[in-house]
Amino acid sequence: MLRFALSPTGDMTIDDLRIAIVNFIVAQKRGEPFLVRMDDTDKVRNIEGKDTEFMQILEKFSLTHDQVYHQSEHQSIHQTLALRLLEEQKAFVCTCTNTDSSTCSGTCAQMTEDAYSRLKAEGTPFVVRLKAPKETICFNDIIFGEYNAIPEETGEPVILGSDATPTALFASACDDMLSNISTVIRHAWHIGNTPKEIHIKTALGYTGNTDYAHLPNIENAPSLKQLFKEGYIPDAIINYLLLLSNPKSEQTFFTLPEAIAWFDLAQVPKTPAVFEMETLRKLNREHLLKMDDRQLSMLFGFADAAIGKLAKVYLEEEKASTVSELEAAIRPFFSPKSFDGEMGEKMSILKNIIWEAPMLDSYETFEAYLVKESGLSGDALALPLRKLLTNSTEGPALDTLYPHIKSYLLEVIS
RNA sequence: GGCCCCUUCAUCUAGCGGUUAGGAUUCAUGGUUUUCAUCCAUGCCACAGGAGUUCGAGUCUCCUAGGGGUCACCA
Repeated sequence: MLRFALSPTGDMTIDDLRIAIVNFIVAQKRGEPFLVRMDDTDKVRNIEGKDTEFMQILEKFSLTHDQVYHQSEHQSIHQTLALRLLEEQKAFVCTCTNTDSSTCSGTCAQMTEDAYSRLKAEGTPFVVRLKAPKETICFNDIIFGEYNAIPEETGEPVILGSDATPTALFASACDDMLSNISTVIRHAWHIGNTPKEIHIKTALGYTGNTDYAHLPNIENAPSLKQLFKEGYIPDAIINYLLLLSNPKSEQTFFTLPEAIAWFDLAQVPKTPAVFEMETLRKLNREHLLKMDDRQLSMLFGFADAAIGKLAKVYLEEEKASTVSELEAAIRPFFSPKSFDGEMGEKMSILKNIIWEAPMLDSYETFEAYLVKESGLSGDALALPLRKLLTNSTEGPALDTLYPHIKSYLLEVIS
């Protein structure tokens, strides 16, 4: 089983999303189930509603899961496991107040039963620490390669906090064990936790094998909210994040299902990826171009294939790459025009001519008709006409726009 | 401080012992296009520094400098 674990203590980041996608894709590749886990052990920092927000985002990206749970549901199991380690003398009670040390700074490990009972009676706060391993812990990270941690590095990790709740590290190790996670794929900054987790699982008698793949961070990444607001679509974002993860792939433009065939976890670079908006823009444009015309128009408030085709003219000519840019280009077609100034006079003339004109099928006949009726030609005609039709002084050639707006002509010019 | 990762044109990068060190963006020049833009051609520009291994080092080893990450009762 693969898992995507995230704490509901803040917004989902681009890094988080990439990790979710990679977990999903590896699960699909291997035909293993995909678990979504809310690591909500920190009651203070948890933010109400973040968990449902995460699920909505995953749904938006079509990352379907087979199982989902909150880590807090397992709290009593984790506590039981911690107590078992205590009984087996693999863990010990520690009263050191020194919180910035990964080891007990005193001799708590030698505490006697009597001393322990007295502690409890007096209500002195204490934590439970796992004893340090005796040997160096080694594992082979799929991305970073061999990693060795001497016993001092692993230390004596706290497994139960002073409020008797399992620590995030311990809870995570326990749940990975209980869910029998085959490969842990997560942020690179967890790599130093890995020896501690291996140590915990070993102490609990876990014999299953767990592979690890730590993904480097993505530098310079914008927030997901910003990307959504600017009109980047999920297909393009997935495409880009997978491209950053497998930069040597032969394809650069693809969908998630296509990528499942060739994606290779071992090919993820260990150097941090740099987020480049330009590349995403290009992919976004391509994905928008591939969409169904009518669906495309629905992204910015229309429901008509002709408007979708109109949008594609802007996309093809690279006048727009995002949904919000399309909206900014096409909405004004239908908003009231200004007829002020010299340009406005010509626009009024053209407007009246078009109002009376018959339905003209091609731009050539339309333009010829306007030339004949208005006496205008060249730029004197093209510019006011462009302004009248598109409410802008620039854009794709009018003859490419005309076929898609001719059925809206009267609406557009009014 | 310990441990891990990184350093190639202005920018993002390819490269995994022998290359004229490749591409993309930017920039410059010329051309196409009666809007803006596009597009085409050409040009400019790089291996952090130092030792070593080798017939041969951007590539392997070590040192120096600089950047990032991590060492919690946070994930």
